[in-house]
Amino acid sequence: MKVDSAKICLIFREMADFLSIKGENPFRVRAYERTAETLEHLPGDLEELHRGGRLADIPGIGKGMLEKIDTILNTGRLPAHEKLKAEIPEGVRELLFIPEIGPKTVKLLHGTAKVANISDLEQFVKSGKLRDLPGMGAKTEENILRGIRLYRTSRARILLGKALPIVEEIVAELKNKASTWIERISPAGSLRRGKETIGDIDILVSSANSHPIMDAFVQLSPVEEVLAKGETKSSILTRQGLQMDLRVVLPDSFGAALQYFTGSKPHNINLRERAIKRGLKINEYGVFTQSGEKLGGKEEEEVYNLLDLPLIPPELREDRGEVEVAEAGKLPKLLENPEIKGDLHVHTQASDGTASIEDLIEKAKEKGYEYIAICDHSSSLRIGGGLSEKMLLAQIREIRNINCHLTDFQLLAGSEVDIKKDGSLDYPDDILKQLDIVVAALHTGFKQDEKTITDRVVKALQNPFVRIFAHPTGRLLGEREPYAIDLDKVLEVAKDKGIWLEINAQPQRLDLTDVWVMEAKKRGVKLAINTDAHNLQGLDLMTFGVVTARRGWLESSDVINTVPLEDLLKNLR
DNA sequence: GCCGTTTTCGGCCCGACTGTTTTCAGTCG
Repeated sequence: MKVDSAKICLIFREMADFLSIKGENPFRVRAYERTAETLEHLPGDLEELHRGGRLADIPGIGKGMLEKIDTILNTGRLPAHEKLKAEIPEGVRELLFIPEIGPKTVKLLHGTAKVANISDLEQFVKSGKLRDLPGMGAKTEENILRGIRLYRTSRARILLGKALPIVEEIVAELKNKASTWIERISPAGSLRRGKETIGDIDILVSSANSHPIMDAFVQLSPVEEVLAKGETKSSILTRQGLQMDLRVVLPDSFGAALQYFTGSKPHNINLRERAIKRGLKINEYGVFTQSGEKLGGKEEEEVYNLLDLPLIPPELREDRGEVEVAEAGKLPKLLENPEIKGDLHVHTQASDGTASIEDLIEKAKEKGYEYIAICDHSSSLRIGGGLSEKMLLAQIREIRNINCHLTDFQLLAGSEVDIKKDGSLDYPDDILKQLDIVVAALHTGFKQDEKTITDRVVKALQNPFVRIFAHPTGRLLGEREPYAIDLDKVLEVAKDKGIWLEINAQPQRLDLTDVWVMEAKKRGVKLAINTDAHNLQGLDLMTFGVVTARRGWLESSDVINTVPLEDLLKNLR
């Protein structure tokens, strides 16, 4: 029997929640959470990894968890889980997801007040009965009702690409309103780590005087509601329903605080445990000896150095082995934006884009590129204004013609060729061979089963003219799940055929994902970071692709569009 | 439940803010 790995992760998540509601040892709860977290980010087939004994090497997965994984893989169920699930109604677990409500409150609500779901809770609070419970007063009533509202409306994470401009605006306004007091300012949290989606936004400021900054913060123009205001920490809710936390620390602690608030949480826990082993203590104010002597904290790098580590780039701080690799002095020299020499997947107004070739060239030159590949859609993709064979041939001629007049820059004639339902390509080979670069992609048949889709892609990648497989999983964050594709198999074929996999830089795609990027690198498969731009501004999305590459530990040598034009052309021949 | 260069038992990251409390528990990140 084949057990869905998402189902296994859910079982461990639910175990953690159930046990926390029951008031179990929080460390035991954390062990389940940690296992779920680890399994969720594991590339490859869980069952295969388990049979190969590879799970046993992962920190945090011990004998007990291995046995449970084994049980689930063999039987599809976990008895302990089923017992708890029968005991705790589904709606009760959901109470945990409401902000301001934690395991203790859920236990109280369910155990004493027999509240079984969110609407129960709402009624219970509105009827005034909540106040009869110990420790519950008027403010808590208000907070819980707001929490319910928040949970029902806007608790979804937002795209990195959406969060970034909002943060830039807020930082600018704050700088403007409290410039006298702000020494340094930086976003922190998952935004700084470049995660594809952001929950809350964290901003860190160093200053000798926090009061005027806090005052300015809670009066910023996007503020809808002030959730908390203190001397070092304040939280607000923006009109878009986004929570934003501001922390203010003294200048001598800026580095330690930035490290601390950048996270991730598991990364920080790892560092702190490491500190303890060295007789040190880390908090957001600095690194201290046991006797309380401060050793550093002004710069982030000091924190790492005091733990005998080099500075670890924020994108790597996910507790995926970065601390151990840093200790061994083997951190990758991560890809940087200026190393990108061109963009190999760009649309024009000939299909569903809005930019002209001329404008694209100008913009690309401004960005310091040496080349871009024009890759409009192929004929069968009617919705994307796909080019007929005749139109494509005309575009190729146009591109060759324009190239005659270009110096220090070259257009590549390409196409984003649709992989049809049977795995054949949308243009015949005698057309494909006239192109400089062929980017193959799926745009239809997303509901096919895993074997059908994988076979289809594998067949397409066998075509000798295909060089790039675009947006390999087809996911659209928050809109569409990835199609069922066996990426393991795709990587194998890509390695064999010298196909480059795309990191599509569109913020709602970021496809491949960081963990699969890392896996591709491990397997020796090269990546192409492309914007898939449909307008001029679209070319600026490259930075999101680079961030994803960095989160996948890529160096410039892992990425094909870091090579100069001449080498790229050699490669394409 | 995990883990071990002081430990196979007894720890397990650390602090801010809030609300309901007269000294602290719960939640959050």
